[in-house]
Amino acid sequence: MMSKSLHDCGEKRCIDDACLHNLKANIPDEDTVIDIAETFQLLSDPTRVKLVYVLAEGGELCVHHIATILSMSQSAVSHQLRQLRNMRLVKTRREAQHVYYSLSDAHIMQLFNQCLEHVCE
Amino acid sequence: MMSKSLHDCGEKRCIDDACLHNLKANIPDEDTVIDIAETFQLLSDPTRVKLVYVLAEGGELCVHHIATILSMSQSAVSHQLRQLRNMRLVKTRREAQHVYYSLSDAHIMQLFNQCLEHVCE
DNA sequence: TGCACGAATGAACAATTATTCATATAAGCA
DNA sequence: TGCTTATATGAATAATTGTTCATTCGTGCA
Repeated sequence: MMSKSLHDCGEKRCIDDACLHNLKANIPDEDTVIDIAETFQLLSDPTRVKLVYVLAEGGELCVHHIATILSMSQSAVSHQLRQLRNMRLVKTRREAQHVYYSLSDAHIMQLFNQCLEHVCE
Repeated sequence: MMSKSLHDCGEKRCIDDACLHNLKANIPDEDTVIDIAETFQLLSDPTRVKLVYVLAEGGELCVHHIATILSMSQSAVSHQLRQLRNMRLVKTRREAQHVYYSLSDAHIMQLFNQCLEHVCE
């Protein structure tokens, strides 16, 4: 007797066990999934969306300027910038007392712009 | 006397008040920023990343199959699917007792694939 | 050295979130 | 009608997150 499907819904459209197994096996490994989630997580907060936007527009900016532009406390901005820094989304350059932040590459802006298109349609 | 810069760091590189004001003025309006953040938020969780991936690979799947593939409870899957549904990222089709979920458009996969490229490099 | 300024950080708190459990709805079938 | 299966949902809970406050670190300057 053939093994019973875990969930036999009795329709041709329904996929079989082999197919289920395949789908499960092809999911990217947990580390990759988490990397993807963490990357999207970076842009999942309005403050960080603005941060990225402002850095894209303004080029290199120091923390105090960013805080002024966004009308936020230096501390709040600094905490958020750290997240972007930890994920290598921004890079920093110290010059005297100032620390200048800028986007580390264009990738993030591709994602950002594509999303902007999506929400604007 | 000229108005003093909010934060005069005494370097040529430093932007002036007009520039600060411009950057602030050009930030997309709050609704757009929130839309962007919410869109990224949808893919900011490992479970939803897998959900989207599986729907992209498997086409149309019913809740029970998805739960089986992801080794998750039906309830947990259903709760997460609701979020994707609320944001119109997936669409549903009922057929008898089953509800089939599928991605509503290709946009989300463009975002997804671009991010996958990014984390895989 | 001592002071001032810009930036980073730890602790605390409120708000949000993902999951579980229990239950409700919806459809097919006896 | 009652029973079973598939799905949805509300309440509860644990975990995570964003901001504030207080403090510390790093640098330049008198």
